[in-house]
Amino acid sequence: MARRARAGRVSTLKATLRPLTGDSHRRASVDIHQYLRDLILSNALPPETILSQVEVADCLKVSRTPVREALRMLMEEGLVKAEPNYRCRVLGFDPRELEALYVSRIANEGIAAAVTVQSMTDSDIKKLAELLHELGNDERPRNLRRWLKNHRTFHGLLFCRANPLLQKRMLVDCQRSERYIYNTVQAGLTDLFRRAAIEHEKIYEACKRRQPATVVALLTDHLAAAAIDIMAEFAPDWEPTTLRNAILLMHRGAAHLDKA
Amino acid sequence: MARRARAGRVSTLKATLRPLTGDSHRRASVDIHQYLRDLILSNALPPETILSQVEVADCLKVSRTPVREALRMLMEEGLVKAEPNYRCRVLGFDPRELEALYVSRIANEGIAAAVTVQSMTDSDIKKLAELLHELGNDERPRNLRRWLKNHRTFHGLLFCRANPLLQKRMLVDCQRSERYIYNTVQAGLTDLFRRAAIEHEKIYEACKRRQPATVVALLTDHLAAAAIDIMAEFAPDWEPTTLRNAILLMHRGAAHLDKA
DNA sequence: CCATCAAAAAGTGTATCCACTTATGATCTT
DNA sequence: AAGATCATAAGTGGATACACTTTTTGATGG
Repeated sequence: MARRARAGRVSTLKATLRPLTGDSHRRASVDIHQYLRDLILSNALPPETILSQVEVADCLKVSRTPVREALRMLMEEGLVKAEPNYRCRVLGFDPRELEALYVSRIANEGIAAAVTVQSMTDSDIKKLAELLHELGNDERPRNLRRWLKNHRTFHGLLFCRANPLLQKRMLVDCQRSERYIYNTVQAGLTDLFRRAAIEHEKIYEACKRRQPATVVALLTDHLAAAAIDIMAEFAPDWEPTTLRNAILLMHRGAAHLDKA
Repeated sequence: MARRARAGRVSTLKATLRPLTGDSHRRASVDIHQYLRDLILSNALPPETILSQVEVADCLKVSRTPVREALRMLMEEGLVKAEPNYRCRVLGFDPRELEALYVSRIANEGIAAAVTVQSMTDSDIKKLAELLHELGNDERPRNLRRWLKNHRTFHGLLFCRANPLLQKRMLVDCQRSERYIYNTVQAGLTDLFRRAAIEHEKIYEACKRRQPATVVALLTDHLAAAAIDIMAEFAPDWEPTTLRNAILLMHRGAAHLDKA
């Protein structure tokens, strides 16, 4: 079996992880999962960080059992790599992953939005408006973590009538792409937010008018713009063929959606 | 918290599960996962069957630890439901799930096929031909399990150039839909296979000619036909709006794909 | 006969333990 | 001094133990 890279930084775990304080009546594995996921997405635990079961358990003052479950969940979400008998590692950034994520989001969120917009209640629209206000249009949000949470909720509302299992998948994709956003923002890129604000506004207006086809088109452009923006900063040489296919498909397709 | 249905049949577990015989050097949790998944997909473990950790562990002659991991994996795949402190149950059939599955497959496999077909090697084409032959065109395959395995491989080849994580997801979707196919076949419906044979042939021909747009269109129709067929047998009153949207999107979109 | 409810049985989540695998670092070789 | 070798430390997967939760059971009263 191929031997994995020796690389990796010295363990930052002891400096980063704090003992779990949550109510002991909730499941530890779930809390640990969320805690670690948050740290990975925000780059507090950078790529290649080794997450050994014992060390994590030690830092968090719990036993290995719930840590194992949490690590397995992170693996399912594509945030860490775990091979049999080897310690778990935080996965690195990969332009192919980034592209796949946004392709998946464009296709799935688009289709899900098409059906959701048609049956949106006035209360849904109102929630969208509130989130829009929360998100603001700063060049750079004061609290990135909260901005991303609201952003996730905004997108979540656009597909809230889809199948629950697909919804969960889309949320996972959304969160996984947040990791790239954190990284890009830390690198200084800030064009993202101003443009996102404009695009969110347009999407909201189209939802308000209950125009699925327009929403799908706008959503496709919104996601594609973000993908290309992040990609430019992150892997400028990458040729996003699949992404272009997806954009084209959704655009051409969406134009005919209303005639269904 | 809502109390779950008391229903459920008497435990068939002891009659169904056999002790694990695999090589002890492989991970038990993975073997258990595959074993249980196979039984669920083929309806040997019907909906509402209770999969308690202790009972499964007992039947399989292993401890609860790997069983827990296996059950968690099944949960991620949407085959069982597990709530904290409650025993795990096999999920029932749900037209919404069926629709969501095929919508997801139509969108994702379509986009993935678009990029894969362009870069298919002659060896890939040859493999497709072999599988086509294996699948045959019987009204009803002699060995359904093997037919489905080959079928999965055939579809897998159509998106083998996509991102690995998406590939895994598509395979999971494919397997989840097999559960509905098993059920439909057991109910007597057999139109599926003859038509599938014709459609697979057409897809193969388009791959051979390296025509992505055609493959996407044919694949969309192939999946949509299967979905509608199964749905008709299974939930005749269901109005598959989302599915129709997806078909439309992919068709209109695919037509313009070649101009990329 | 059915509903109620307390106690027993069974089940889940977490901690700990053991056997075997992988990583580390000192020692030896050249 | 660089590389191979091997004993030891550390880590993982699986088994077992235990505290707490849910389910079942069965006695009791209407």
